[in-house]
Amino acid sequence: MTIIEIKPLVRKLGAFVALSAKELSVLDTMHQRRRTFVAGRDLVHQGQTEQAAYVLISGWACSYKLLANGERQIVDFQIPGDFLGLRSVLLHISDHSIAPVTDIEVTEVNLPDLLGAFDRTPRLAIAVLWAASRDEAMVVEHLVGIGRRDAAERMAHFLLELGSRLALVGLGSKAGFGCPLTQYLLADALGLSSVHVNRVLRQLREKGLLRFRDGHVTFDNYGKLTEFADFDPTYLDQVGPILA
Amino acid sequence: MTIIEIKPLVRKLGAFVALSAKELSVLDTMHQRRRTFVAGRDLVHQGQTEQAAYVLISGWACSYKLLANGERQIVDFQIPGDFLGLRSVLLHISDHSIAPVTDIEVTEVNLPDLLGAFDRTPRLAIAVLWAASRDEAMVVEHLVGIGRRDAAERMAHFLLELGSRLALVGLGSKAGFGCPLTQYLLADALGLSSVHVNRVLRQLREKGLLRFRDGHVTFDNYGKLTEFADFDPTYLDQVGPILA
DNA sequence: CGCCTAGTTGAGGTAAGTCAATTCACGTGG
DNA sequence: CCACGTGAATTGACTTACCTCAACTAGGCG
Repeated sequence: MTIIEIKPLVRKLGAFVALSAKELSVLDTMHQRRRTFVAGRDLVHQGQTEQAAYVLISGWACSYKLLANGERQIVDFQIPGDFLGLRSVLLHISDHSIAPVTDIEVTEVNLPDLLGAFDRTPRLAIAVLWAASRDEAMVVEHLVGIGRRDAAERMAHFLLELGSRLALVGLGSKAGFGCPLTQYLLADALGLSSVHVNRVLRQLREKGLLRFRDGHVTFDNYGKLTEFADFDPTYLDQVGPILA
Repeated sequence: MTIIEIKPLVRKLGAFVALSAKELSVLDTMHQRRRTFVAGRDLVHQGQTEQAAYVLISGWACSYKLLANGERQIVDFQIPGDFLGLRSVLLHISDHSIAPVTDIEVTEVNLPDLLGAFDRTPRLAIAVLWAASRDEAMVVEHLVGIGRRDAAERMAHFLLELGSRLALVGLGSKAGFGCPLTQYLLADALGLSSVHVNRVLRQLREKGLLRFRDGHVTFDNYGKLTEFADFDPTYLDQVGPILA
């Protein structure tokens, strides 16, 4: 049961560190408590001192920051297998908020459990460090997109990246993926207005590159799209465990 | 000797995890090899498979990504005490380049040493994970700035953050700091053109908020500046070791 | 002296924002 | 069953923040 559900996390960490039976069982006991959250109500508030992180089992979430002027910047979306609020527990305070995009299921990981697991099985710490690095690489790519790509390239690149991440956990392919995001959410993630998001999506559709419609993203011409967006899929690929 | 030089790193890690004598000595033996690099020539190239990371002892560096169209986005600047290329070794390939801004001094940390140190002293792994999280928090703040702040706020916020980071290692204060960056580098970091950077700096100067001149940033009115930039200095502060 | 790099300023163009109106799908209650 | 409200998507007209191109100044150095 539990084994099946935490698979996405195990698969992710296992890609970096070949996990022993003991490590797998530590990982397993680490998150037992099961919780659900409904769409829209924050899991974590900016400024809150946090003692628990979560692993996302099903559904989508997003992490974001609010500015004084009321604007919102979405930093990243989380999909099944991703950590929620890992940085919050480590820094002991949350510098951002996390909200479910859909109804979600999570398992809870508290700080003592996490640190205890690290002490008993150091390789697990390395695996988590690796996972955190990978998340950071994604944020960096997002930063580059916002800083130096125009709206259309940014959108294309963003959806391609999301597609790749989903494909890694079996939820998408080069043909497309199910996508619960609204154009408003996309706007807040890409640093655009929702009006402009709509126009850009139309452009991409009219060029025959992709369609965004009824909760589904369809890549109509994956090759041309990656070229248009200057998308390099290799940076997400992990060839194999580097720690045998 | 060596003790004095690695102080910034020790101070940083020590803020999170109270390090024992043994851990300090492991940390010390971890980076012996000393190297220098001259301004402008890359330490790490995008796409390179990397086996070594560095700790910056003196000088400034920057990490950046190049796009297909030739534009550059600087992701972050590194100052003394920061890691260079930590993510590159962990992911086993570099997704970005690193260049010295000034001539720099570094000590080298290779992957086997690092992983060995983690195995022997797990708490060190946690400390490094914490440091990586802190770096990520900074990248996130940068992302938010580029996505949702206008050029002047973005510039003000960025310089305030840099000032805070420098203050943590004794290289700056609320009065200002020495700053080897050119307006071109600022432009590539903030996602602006160098022309616009110049205009924005003039605005801020004429408002009596700050001056950027002759390699020095002067905060003329720190209070008004933090308000203008919506800058929250607390997110960088670490109250004390959370792991006794 | 002359070149090179960093900085400064002006004029005009453009990508993206704002405001506003309209449609559509949907739930919900009278 | 229909009237109504609400939230998402769509499109048009106008505004604006920032860009590009271009000219010019000032310092450092062979």
